[in-house]
Amino acid sequence: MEIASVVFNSPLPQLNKPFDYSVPERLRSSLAFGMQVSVPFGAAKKPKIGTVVALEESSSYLGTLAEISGIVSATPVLTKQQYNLCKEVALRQMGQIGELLGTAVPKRSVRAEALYVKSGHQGSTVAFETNSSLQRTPTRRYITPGTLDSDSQNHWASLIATNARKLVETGRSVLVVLPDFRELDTFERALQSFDLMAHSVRQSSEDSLKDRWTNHLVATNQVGVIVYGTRLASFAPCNNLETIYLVDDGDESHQEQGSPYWHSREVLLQRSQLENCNIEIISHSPSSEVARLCEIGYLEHVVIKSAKPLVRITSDTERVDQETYSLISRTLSDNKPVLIQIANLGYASALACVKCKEIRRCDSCQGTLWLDPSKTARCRNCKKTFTIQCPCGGSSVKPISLGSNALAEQLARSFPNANIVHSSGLERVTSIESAGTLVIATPGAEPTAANGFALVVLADSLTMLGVPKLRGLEMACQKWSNAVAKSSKDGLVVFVGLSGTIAQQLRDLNFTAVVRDDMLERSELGLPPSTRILSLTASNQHDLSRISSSIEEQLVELSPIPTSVANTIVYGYSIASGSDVATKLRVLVNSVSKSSKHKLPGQRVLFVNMDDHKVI
DNA sequence: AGCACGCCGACT
DNA sequence: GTCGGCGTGCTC
Repeated sequence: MEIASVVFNSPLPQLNKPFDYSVPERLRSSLAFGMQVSVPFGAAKKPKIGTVVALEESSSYLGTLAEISGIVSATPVLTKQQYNLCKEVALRQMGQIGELLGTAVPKRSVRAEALYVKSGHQGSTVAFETNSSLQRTPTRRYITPGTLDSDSQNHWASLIATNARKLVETGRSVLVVLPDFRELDTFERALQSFDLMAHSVRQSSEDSLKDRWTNHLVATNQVGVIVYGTRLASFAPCNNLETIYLVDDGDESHQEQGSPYWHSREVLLQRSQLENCNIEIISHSPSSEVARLCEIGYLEHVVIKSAKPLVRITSDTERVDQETYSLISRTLSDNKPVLIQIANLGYASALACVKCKEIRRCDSCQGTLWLDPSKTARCRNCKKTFTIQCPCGGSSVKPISLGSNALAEQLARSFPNANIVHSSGLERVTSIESAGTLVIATPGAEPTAANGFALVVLADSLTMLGVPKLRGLEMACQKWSNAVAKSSKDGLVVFVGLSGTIAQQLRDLNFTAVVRDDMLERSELGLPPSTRILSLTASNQHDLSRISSSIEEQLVELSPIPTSVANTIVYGYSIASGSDVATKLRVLVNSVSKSSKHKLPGQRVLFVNMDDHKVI
């Protein structure tokens, strides 16, 4: 092979393609796909590190080729599957391959690499051309695991570990992507009890660079491994990949915040297509995207039959009604643990009339109202529409926050004799020891009790429904279902302040039905997930209007959506037109950026988020 | 990102 | 005349 194609880790659109170099005689026998090389680049011929993504006999480049100066990494650090995935994700998200290579390949640690090579571990290195696993029809499933964490047989971590053990024994690999360190801990405990730690490789952004590099080398060179970690593990090397597991895809930590704004779920769905492997998405309550994929038959929904707690629903608009209060007292005096979930600070909001200052409520179900994208006031709960006009005569509404910090203190005062523990995102308690404890926690910060909580009170149910965001309802379901999972087998769960259809569906803990209905409703309104929504943010108004007018002329696939976010324009587009839109938009964005009069050194002019769920 | 090429104003 | 301003475009 005389020619090597090299890509660089750069976010620059001009460098978003491979550059060909000739391979000097002395390197020909040792150079391989995925190795990092040093090459002369630019007018100054400055040495630059790049990754080999093709080895060929000839080049289509018309100029004279420069020579590769040397090999940086003796072993390949990027697999073909990883490269293909980066290419596809870059295409879909309208980003650069170089941006994603940094996620797929951690920063090199020379010391860690030296130790790895010395250990002789790389002896097991095998070249993996493609996924060896023959012709097979992959399965794609959405799994609702056991409702309760204390039901260890049907716990998601056990389900994954059980399956992983079978596969690892036959040289197949599995990839497990988890939301954050809590699930990572839980999964590692399962790996330990299944005696699988020796076959497992971890990839988490919280690990040290040294550990990440060692683990990356191991994963690159092994077969029959369990690669697990947080969202960036979606891009991790995993040879002979048989099954991808994605846990709780509705959790916000699966969303990458920086450009090109990829999401674990979308990346892994693409990966399962590219590598023709199984994918299993596991959660107590589905995301709307998963609900859609089940609806169109792409995912098969599997419910693991399991123990469920009893459910009580109050339609009381008070946060803790009298009966719930007595339940809490009684449970505590029986020396059993109680969990109260309250909404995050400033998390919830509703509409209040400007004139009479009253919170507007639905006249049939008492739910709070929100302004949907068409600026119509609707009930969060039953979706009934209302006029802006208040019965008192007031003609305008304003959003207000139903802050809940006061509730924690109020509750604490109500149970002066109880052993009270607070847990929130800031000060998180991971587990409680003594039985008769009252835990007040915000969503996602619920600790674990030894055998589960005897009573779980979802105190701000109505408030959480009132979140004026597109994903408010599915987020509430995700957070409720995860709190419900903390209950004990013979526990009781209380939803405070729910009524109507949602109350009926939640009586059976049927979160899937709630999210599915919400998803279908959104489809009718032309909102995600059945329609995709992209946002385009510019550093200045001038370039924003230039890009919006060229879109108007040349991109009929995009339909504008009004937004109040500064310097941002928003468009809806069909899922089918996605790749077309991304390709055409890239051309427009590049040309506008290039000729921008407002360029600041080192700063980008335009940011494109191909799936922005926060703008509406 | 760097760096060169290139085409207009102030200077010995 | 020419030194240098940084707008524009390329780097295998």
